[in-house]
Amino acid sequence: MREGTRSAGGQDRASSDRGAEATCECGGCMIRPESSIKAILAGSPGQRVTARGWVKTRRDSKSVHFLQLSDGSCFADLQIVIDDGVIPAETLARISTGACIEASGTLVESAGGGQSIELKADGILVHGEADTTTYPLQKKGHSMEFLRDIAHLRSRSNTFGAVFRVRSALSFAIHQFFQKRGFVYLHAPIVTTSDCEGAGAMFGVSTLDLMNLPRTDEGEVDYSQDFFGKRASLTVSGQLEAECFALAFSNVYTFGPTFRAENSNTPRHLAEFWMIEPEMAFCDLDGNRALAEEFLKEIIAFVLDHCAADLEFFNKRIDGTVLETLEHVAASDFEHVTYTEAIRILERAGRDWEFPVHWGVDLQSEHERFLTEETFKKPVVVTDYPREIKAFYMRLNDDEKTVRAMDVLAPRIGEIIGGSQREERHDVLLDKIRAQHLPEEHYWWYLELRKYGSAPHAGFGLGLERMMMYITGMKNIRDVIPFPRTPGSAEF
RNA sequence: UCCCCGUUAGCUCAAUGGUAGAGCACUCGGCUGUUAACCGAGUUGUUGAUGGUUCGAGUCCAUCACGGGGAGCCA
Repeated sequence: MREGTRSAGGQDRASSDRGAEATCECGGCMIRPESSIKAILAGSPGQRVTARGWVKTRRDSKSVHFLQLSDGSCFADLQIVIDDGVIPAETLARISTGACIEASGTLVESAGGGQSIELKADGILVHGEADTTTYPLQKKGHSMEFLRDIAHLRSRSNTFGAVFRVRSALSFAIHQFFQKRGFVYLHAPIVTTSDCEGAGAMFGVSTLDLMNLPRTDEGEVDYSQDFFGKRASLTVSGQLEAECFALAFSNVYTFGPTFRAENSNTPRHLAEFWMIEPEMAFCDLDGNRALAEEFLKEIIAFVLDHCAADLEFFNKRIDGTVLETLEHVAASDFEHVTYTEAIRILERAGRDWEFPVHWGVDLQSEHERFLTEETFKKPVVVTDYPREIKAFYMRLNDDEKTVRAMDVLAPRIGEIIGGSQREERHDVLLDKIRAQHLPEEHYWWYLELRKYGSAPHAGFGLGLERMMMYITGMKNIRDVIPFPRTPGSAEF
């Protein structure tokens, strides 16, 4: 790494006395909120500031140089103005798109049109150069596919800067939503030995030697010799653990990574993604649905409030309907139909469905899209699905044909939330486990929850990345998570 | 995993089976308080890989790899 050089424009600065170990005016400390570019842009002319960050573009005139500097703290860049001769030419020569620099100077009212305030620099420290002939991020637009190939650098782009600021704010909003309501945050385990979570293929976790697997007499892999003494996997859901906690803390939520080993190659699937799973005791499906709606509206409103500049960018460059949609969703009531009603709507739609519709079939993408994009044009909650197409733990309705399941469908991305009221009756649950030929011995602790102090309870799961897609308008889920893991791809 | 489409310069893309190009980036020069700056000149290629057809393949065929869209699975 190259040693930084301070260029003080002829002035004698205290920091230049420190010898080779050049530092900034504030002594090499981290960026505090008050010294971020976000704060600097809110400052007033005459203030002396030091800005640190990465150069997005550079424009030169004969008598003046312009840099646009970003430190990630906000969407806007800080324009740095360097009058010719103030900074040594050899320092200027090291500054190009991608370089990391530190600029000290005075805030002035901008003489140009694009910004109201700018930094007139009298000292520049180059922390790290970026070779112009090889630095892959150009000033011009890049395709999302190309940026994905340089995931270690794409966060410096406008788009991904906005994406990950929104992701951070959204995560905070989610915690705040639940914490405000007294929900206990549960860290559900990442490694699990319950191969019965039933939400898809799982990644194995093992310390066994793959070249020399221990075998049982029957020729099966002998997991009793493995690290956990039995077959272990990465979690596909924290729901079962959340149910345990709900029957102790009443209202709980999980928020953590989840893993699916499905060979899904779509713009909506990841092998590793983040999920939020609230679970509420003394709650039925209506309460569940109400919370889901309140939840989505509140976190959307938070992002609208706190990420205005980023959202404006998405609306301008990514998807022109984003702002309108979000404001609409935050303000209006969700539609609610039962599965049976939804089927009736689809049957009467007069369409040639690729997958024919009749009571008992699961809703396909085309059906979900029709309901949410064409019939109602807003999020739709579908409840009370046929028992045959839903998971064993969902509570059986009195009609014995349907279960207390709900899916929240959103325009453009389909299912964004899936949830249910859980079967809290021990005998009914046991019957369903047996009817589906599930290994009941694996569910012993889940069944015991129904044996000791059982209570009605319900919950749902929200995929964080699906929500991110909805909020930002980004079309591919791989572009709303920092370093996506998908089949055949985990480079960074 | 299935179906369709694609892979050519650093990036985005052109190129009837017949000499591989443009814009941007980059380098140099000019001009200007510039805003994805502008003007001029210049550099840049194992056409994804391996076979095959052909006098001749970026182009046609086969296989593979990677990417995109759709579907399934789901969040």
